[in-house]
Amino acid sequence: MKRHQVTIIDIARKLNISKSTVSRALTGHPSVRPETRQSVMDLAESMDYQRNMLAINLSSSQSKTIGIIVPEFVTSFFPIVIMGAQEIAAEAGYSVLICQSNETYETEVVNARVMLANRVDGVLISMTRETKNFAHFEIFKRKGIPMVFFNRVCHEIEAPKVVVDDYEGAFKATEHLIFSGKERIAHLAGPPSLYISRKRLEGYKDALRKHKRPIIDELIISYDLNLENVKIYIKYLLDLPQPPDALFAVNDPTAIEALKVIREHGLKIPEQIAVVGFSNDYGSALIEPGLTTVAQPTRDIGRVSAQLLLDQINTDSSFWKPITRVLKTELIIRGSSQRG
Amino acid sequence: MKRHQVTIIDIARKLNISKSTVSRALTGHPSVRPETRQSVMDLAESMDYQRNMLAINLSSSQSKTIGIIVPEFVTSFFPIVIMGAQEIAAEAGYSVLICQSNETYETEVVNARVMLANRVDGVLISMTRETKNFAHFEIFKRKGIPMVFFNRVCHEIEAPKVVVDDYEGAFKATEHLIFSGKERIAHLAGPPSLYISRKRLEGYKDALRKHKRPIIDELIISYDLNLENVKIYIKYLLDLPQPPDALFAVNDPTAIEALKVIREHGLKIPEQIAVVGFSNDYGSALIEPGLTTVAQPTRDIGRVSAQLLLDQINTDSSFWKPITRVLKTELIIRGSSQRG
DNA sequence: CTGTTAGCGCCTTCAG
DNA sequence: CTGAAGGCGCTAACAG
Repeated sequence: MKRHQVTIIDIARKLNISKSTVSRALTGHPSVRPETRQSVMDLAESMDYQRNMLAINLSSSQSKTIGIIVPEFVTSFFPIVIMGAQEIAAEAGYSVLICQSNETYETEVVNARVMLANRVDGVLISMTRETKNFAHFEIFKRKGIPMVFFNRVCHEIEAPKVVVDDYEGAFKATEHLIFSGKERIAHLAGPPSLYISRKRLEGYKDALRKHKRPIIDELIISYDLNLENVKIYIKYLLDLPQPPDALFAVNDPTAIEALKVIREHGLKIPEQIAVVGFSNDYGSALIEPGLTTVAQPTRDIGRVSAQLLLDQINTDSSFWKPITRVLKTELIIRGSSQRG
Repeated sequence: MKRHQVTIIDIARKLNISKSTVSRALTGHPSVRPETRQSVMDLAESMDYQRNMLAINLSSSQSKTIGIIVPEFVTSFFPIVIMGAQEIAAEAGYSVLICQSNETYETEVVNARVMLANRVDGVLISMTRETKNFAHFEIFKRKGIPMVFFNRVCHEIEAPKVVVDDYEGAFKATEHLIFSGKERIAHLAGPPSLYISRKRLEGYKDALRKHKRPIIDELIISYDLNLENVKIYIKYLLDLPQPPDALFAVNDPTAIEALKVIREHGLKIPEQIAVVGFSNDYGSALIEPGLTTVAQPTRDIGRVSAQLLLDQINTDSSFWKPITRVLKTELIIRGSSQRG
């Protein structure tokens, strides 16, 4: 059983003053006699008084909390983004409420209700792969709750977005392979439904075009990101009459799977086939050979998103602008594409 | 400016009934006429009504939130623990409030106040390295707020604790090397100041003793976990008149560094020298050969801790027991110690 | 079954 | 400078 927590009324009674005065003293209101304030402060201290945020939240009808909806916690990407956001939020005195949608639309809808129920002051969202209907997000808009999309953004809703420059990252990765003398560069792409897949594919193609290389359709495979199938695709590519001499994979897990399959095939990396991934996951530096990859500023995604959200929270909604912040990527070259 | 959120009063007025009835209908109270309930539900739905947790929390004087205080977010360890805890909390309808102490005692004290102010229903704690004074934790006890320590536990406070069995993990790892026929097993240990280093060293020694192997001092090196120096220690070991034929490293990063150095030396792994690490970091499966290691159930640490906390929250404090849950480690055998 | 009333703990006018 | 009173939105005890 929880024992009675000390309230401003308790300390008001002991001091024979009104709770309003105590409240004012505690919140630093100017019109309180210094001695009064001091005695209040002292007593509060000695009684272990803690202001009750629940009550403050209710009466101010703001929760000082921002919500975050992410699709999964399987990879370390989202935890790191969240930690970045949490840092910024904490600095501003905000808490963070985390929900994971499990890549399921239905769960995402439930998550949105949780956010609403908790009266979050704003919400950070990275959508599931399957979200096609956005009514649950429109509600935030209708209620005047600011939101910021990151990573898996929603183009159908007008709101600030934080993404990395997938196009440029893919472009740089592909160009790097071209500069390394590779002629037949394959691309194991993600599903076209995902914006980032499309952008990375585009960057890949444009790099080829820029350097007057042909775009060979049989070397471009789009898949559902189910890692189990990577093996099949790679085998298919390696068994082509003219197999590729380089592979640009849509992300690091894919590239790492590919690396393993290629190794089993006994091909020399990078001489016979070079491999480049995307996102610089934790493992890419450890695998042998190290995986060349496009690094995303993961923690910064969280920090920038949170900052954008706080900006909106502290601004009248008529001034909100749906700016899109595009964070730069960095190509990290390792042994999978270049002999060290 | 936030627009007015719809409340039970709004829907009560529209239906010409009292807010109590609306409340009862919404919370599924049995004594409400089905038609009444239905009309309330329908109207609530069509008005996008969302119950206001802030108000519910205040009136029930519980926040349905558990707090977590962790020292840092630099490694992926704590984020993963947190995600594990978050999963369990979410299932039980609890939110999670996260604070990081930055390995600083002062910050930890502030974190504790934040938890109090937010009226968390319970708190999960992993202490900073420098925490020697525990008054800020005693407050929780005094206020009847349950706590559970994990990983960096506080032996001075009576509360449930969740740790992994470092001793047993090290014992199993060493025994595995002995069973593999290794005779001179080196141990690259962590600093004696760390509890886990001592426990792992102890496990290593006891395994040797159990199997009547000598404990050879020159094969035991304790270091500060600064990876840059691993190379030096490994070289030293390999250059001994009687070099080791196996190495048990205090953690995976150390083992992986060692693996690299050994490879450069041209020694065959595991024939000439086997290597075992500790913690099953993400990279240990990726490196070639795969690293044999002692897996810690990181996510489970979070899950078990959260469950223990929820158990306390839902139990009268007179029944609380300061049990210590020691999670089992699991030896994962890969190519670095055994030919596949 | 339903309405009335009284809090939960704090902040915020409105009067002194 | 300080006190009294009302309200934030909901739940719960007490009458009907």
